[in-house]
Amino acid sequence: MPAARGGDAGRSGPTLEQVAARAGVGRGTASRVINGSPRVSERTRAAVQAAVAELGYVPNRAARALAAGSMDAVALVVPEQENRLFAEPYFSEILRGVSTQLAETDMQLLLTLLHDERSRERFTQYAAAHRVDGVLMVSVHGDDPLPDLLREVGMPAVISGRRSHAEHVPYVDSDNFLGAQLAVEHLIGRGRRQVATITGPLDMYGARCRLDGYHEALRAAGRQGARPGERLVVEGDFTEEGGHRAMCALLEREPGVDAVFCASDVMAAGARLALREAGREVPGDVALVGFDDSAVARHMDPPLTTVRQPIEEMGRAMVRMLLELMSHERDRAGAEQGPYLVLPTELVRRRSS
Amino acid sequence: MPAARGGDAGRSGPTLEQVAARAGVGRGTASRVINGSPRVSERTRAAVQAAVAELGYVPNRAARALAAGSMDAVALVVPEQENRLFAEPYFSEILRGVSTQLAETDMQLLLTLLHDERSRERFTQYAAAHRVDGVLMVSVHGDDPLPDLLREVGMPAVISGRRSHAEHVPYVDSDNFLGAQLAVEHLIGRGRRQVATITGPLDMYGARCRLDGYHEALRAAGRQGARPGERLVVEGDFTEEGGHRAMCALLEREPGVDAVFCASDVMAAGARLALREAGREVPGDVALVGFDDSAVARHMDPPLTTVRQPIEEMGRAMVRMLLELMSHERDRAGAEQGPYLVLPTELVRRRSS
DNA sequence: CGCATTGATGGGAGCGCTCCCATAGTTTTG
DNA sequence: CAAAACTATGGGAGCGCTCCCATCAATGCG
Repeated sequence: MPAARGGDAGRSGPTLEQVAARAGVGRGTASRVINGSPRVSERTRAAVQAAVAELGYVPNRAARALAAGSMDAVALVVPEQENRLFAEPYFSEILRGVSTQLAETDMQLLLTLLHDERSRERFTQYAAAHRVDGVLMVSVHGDDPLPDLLREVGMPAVISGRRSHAEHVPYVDSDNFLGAQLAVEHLIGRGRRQVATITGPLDMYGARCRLDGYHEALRAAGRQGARPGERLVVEGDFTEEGGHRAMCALLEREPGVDAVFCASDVMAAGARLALREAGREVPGDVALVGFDDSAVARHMDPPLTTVRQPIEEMGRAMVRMLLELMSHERDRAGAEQGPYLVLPTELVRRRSS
Repeated sequence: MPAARGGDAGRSGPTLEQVAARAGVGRGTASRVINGSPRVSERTRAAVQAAVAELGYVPNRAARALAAGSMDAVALVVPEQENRLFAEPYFSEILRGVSTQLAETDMQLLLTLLHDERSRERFTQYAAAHRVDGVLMVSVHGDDPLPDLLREVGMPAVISGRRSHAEHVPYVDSDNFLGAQLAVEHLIGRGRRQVATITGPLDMYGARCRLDGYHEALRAAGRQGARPGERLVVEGDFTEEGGHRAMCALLEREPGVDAVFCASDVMAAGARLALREAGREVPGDVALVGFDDSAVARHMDPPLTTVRQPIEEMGRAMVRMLLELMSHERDRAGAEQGPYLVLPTELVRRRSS
């Protein structure tokens, strides 16, 4: 046994060379088999595969990356100010989808939380130096420069959720507009007359879409004359406290309100609390609908009717889209528009409406 | 400009060689500066650092890994059957802690979800081949062979939560025993006479500790004579339905129960539902305390008194411990016991008790 | 004052792999 | 039947870095 010198850290299993020797072929041929090249005879392929199995060979990623110039890894980037993201199933489900889909290739998933400016800068450099092959970004704010930066350095990237109507970075989004519309139609269908909404921060495109869906549903029901935009719309911030505040404001401004569509479950929880404090029954006096179908929705009393997004599927779709981008990267260097995907949302009826 | 051939994917920034040339030094010296070796003169160091800044040099990880035999990456492994893990803050907070602490080194965080046998096997091989430098495992079951496997192949690993009293793999845990004891003391202090508990699955060590804490609190209060173990202890399974079932059983068996310590918030939610169905007020008729301080606890009605664990800190501690293990790996190859860390828990009083 | 010691430096070797070119063996074609 | 065209294969070059050894200069010591 060789004396353990400093740098030998890896008794890292057999090398390609050893596999090749064992199979009685050359290194190049062994490599071809490992990488599924068709230009290998059946016999040889079998021999190499046997050797791989016997030796328990696992390719050395670093060596492969170095030689091939690709890293076989994609980064999932999460802006960490998004604390709330974490508490909700959103992130976890995206993660599950991403991970599942990625498992079918053998790419690595690198998780990067952007805590502060420093980590941000570091990641930017890292990406610019092409130390990953692609980037997935979750919950990007409208003014985040990162997606465009990545674009400039030719790093394939997919974001979850558009940042604006004119989003030019490839994205996967859910149909916020239609989801909101469904929710409000549902409330109208239940005979509610004064349907209000607590929106998300209106500088976020998704929040805006939900508001548009709300308006559209009212318009379609012939209620646009009521000018709901004025009295019945309150801007929230996706937090529980925000929902509470918004609901209080709403009750004061329009005591006759009998239904509220909240742009997130968490805000609905806040609103529900405000209603309780005001002595209003749910759904008796006021019907409530949320958005997200997060855990909160199921645990509220009464359980919250809400709009579900196919989040896990969004994660999977993001990966598929990214892989697609990565494989074509060369010949679309100058393309000005990426692929887009919008997945459907669905109303989940519970007792709050 | 060289014609873009197939494999050149990386126009990956400047190399060490170029930095060295720019700074007018040799490659070795440049490397020394980058890696903070002390054996470099101040002048030279400054020159190299200037060159790095000007060129925007970012070391090529693959090359570094290949040459140094270490991968500069640790894997965070999550057994995916743990669906519930994801819905709770637990995982997210661990993740934040891990990520924060890791950001101070420049290791990469590799996230691995173990969906099925195939991914499990793949990861095992991967680790055995030392394709990561260390492994963090979250929520390991008592019968999971992975930790011991890693140990055998000399892969440093830290798990969150002991698997048994005699855990021999390095771990970071929270003080389940004391947390439970606090909770039950609190209930006793509030004048409750018939304090029951709904436990977790008793094949999980953490659940067992919480039960022990419960017993200890009763014993300390001089109530061991009541043989609480028989009538007032029901085994749950950490799910909401389980909590509901357990509470129903409890009510039937011991209608006079006036306090319940649930070994998880989610079970407390189930129990709360059962109590509502049975027409019991919380905390009027029955006081309720949970464990975890998850989002559910805050959203219950009334908000749930519960036991908080310093989860983010646990994540950070896991990383510190792992780095420590990694740095000593060589000289402790034969050590039979790893370091352990148990962090304190804390009672969060809310209206349910 | 000459030789040993220390500190800073340059650069060779090689990590394990992929790419690609040269080679040899085999088949098709004129 | 020879030349051309494939096919399967071996192995060199080199990816960008770290490790380490040889080198050279500047000290220290007897």
